[in-house]
Order: sequence, then C-alpha cells, then structure tokens
Amino acid sequence: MPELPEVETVRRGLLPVLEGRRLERVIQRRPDLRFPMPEGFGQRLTGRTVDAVQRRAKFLMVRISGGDTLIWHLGMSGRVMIFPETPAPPPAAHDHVELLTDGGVTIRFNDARRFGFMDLVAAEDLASYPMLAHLGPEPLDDEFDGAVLAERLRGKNTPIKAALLDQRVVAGIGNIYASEALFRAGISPRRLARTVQGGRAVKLAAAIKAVLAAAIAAGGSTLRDHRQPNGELGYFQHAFEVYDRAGQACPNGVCNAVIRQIVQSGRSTFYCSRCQR
DNA sequence: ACGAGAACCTGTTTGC
DNA sequence: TGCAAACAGGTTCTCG
Repeated sequence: MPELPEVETVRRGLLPVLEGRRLERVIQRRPDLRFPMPEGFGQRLTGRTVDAVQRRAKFLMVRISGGDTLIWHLGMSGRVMIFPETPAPPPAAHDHVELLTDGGVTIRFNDARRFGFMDLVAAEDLASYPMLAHLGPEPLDDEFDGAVLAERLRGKNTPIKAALLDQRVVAGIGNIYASEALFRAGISPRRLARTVQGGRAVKLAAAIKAVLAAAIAAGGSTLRDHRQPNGELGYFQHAFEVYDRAGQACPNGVCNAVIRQIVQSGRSTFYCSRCQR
C-alpha cells in the first residue's frame, strides 16, 4: 500500500478538487474502518470549507474551516478516486466514505482491508495526537540529511532495514522504498542500524531523498491497489532496482550476482549481497 | 527498554 | 482443476 510517494500522489490529485471547496455532503457506508469513525463525522464536515490539503509522513491532513483537521490514512489497500461527473457511478465493494464538493466532484475512499482510517481532530488536540506525536523527520525536507539520520540511528541494535520502517526514525518510508534506498546507498539491509554513521548515513539520506522524489514524479508505485486519484496507475514499479525482483540479475550489471529475498521482522527484503555491505 | 512476532482484514497468488 | 496456505505497500499490541 501506500508509502510516502503514493500518499503524496494522492494529495496532489486531491488538491485541485478539494482545496477551497465547500463539502456539500458526506456519505459514510460503515461505522468503522480500522477504528470506529469519529462521532458526528458527516455533520462536522458538511457545509465546511477545505482550507488546505497537506501531508505528514503517510497521513493526509485535510484542514477544515473552523479548526478541525481530517486525519486520513490509507493503510495497506486504501485508494482514493475522484469522479468529476455528477452523479458519480454507483459505489463498488469497499467504497466506504464519499465526499461531495460544491464543485460537483465526488471523492471516494475505497479500502478493502480496512487498515486505513479517518479521524477528525480539533486544533488543540493535534500536537498530542498519538500517531503524529513521535514521527521522525520528513525525509524530503531540507533539514533532513546524513547528520540527522545518523543521530536518529545512533545506538539502534536492529537491522537498518527495520530501522527505516520505524516511523520515529524517518517518517514515510515503507517496505518498498526501504529496500530501494538501501540498494542505491550500497548498504546491506542486515547491517546494524547503529553502524550507519558518517559517510554511510550521508549516502543513505541522499538515496532516500532521491528514490522518494523519483517515485513521486512517477505517480507512485502500483503493485495492486495504488491508483492516482484520476484512476491512472503509478509507474515507478518499472524503476524498481531490487523490490520484487528476487532471482533477477543485480541491475548494477558488474557484480554477476542475483537479487536475494529475505524476511526481516516479518517483511520481505530485497537486496544484492555483493553490492550492498 | 527494546526488538521480534502476532494481530487486524480482505483479495490475490502460489503450491500441493 | 481445486483448495488451502502464503502473501500483500501499515501500524499497534504483546511477549520475551
């Protein structure tokens, strides 16, 4: 499901149809997603204006006039679709929530596995919101660099791959881009996180930025669920160097090795044992 | 306290 | 071919 680039792709798709618009109607087809939907969800949104559509880590943050923020997470299988026409086509299976704007646009949230959620949070409660409070730095911010990453990894006795999935270390990286960034940085996913310091941390921070930026430019990666809100597929999966490429030749071309697949913390990791140390 | 594994839920792919 | 097991982009809870 969606990692930072996919969520950012969704944000950019929502921007032109949601920012500055009034929410005319909210349809909620289930009482719960991953968590129970917030009390008075529809009423609290209806008639309000969307001031901004932002992102923090893998969370969409939709700022609502009056001070509430809609916190929206896509989980593993969450998908956002925009229908410019009125009325929108009949809902499909797992179309759980629908926002209708004064621009005549329908925005639909589809999430088969329901690991995603929506919550409405008042301004004064935002800073203490548990899922946001301990997030690490945004990897695409200018302040994020090798020194910041090294500091965050200091003393961590877990493999670097597992550390990159820890949202308190860096925010927004998931299972695909962890493998991809480590390959680009030439660092083994099995290396202990605390040994990624100095030059290695500089290379890894740069690789994280590069791979995330390239993925956003490609509209994210579509393995099965991800769609850009206009329905188009992302196409960064064609640029994967190691993810989902077990048994294929290492793209470096000079090592004569084959991409390996291992399991770390219950998740698949892909890497080249020659090029990554 | 920290890290690995299970759990949450449904759909799709893989393997016998 | 058919069925069951394994696996999937995330996060949190439990257990050692």
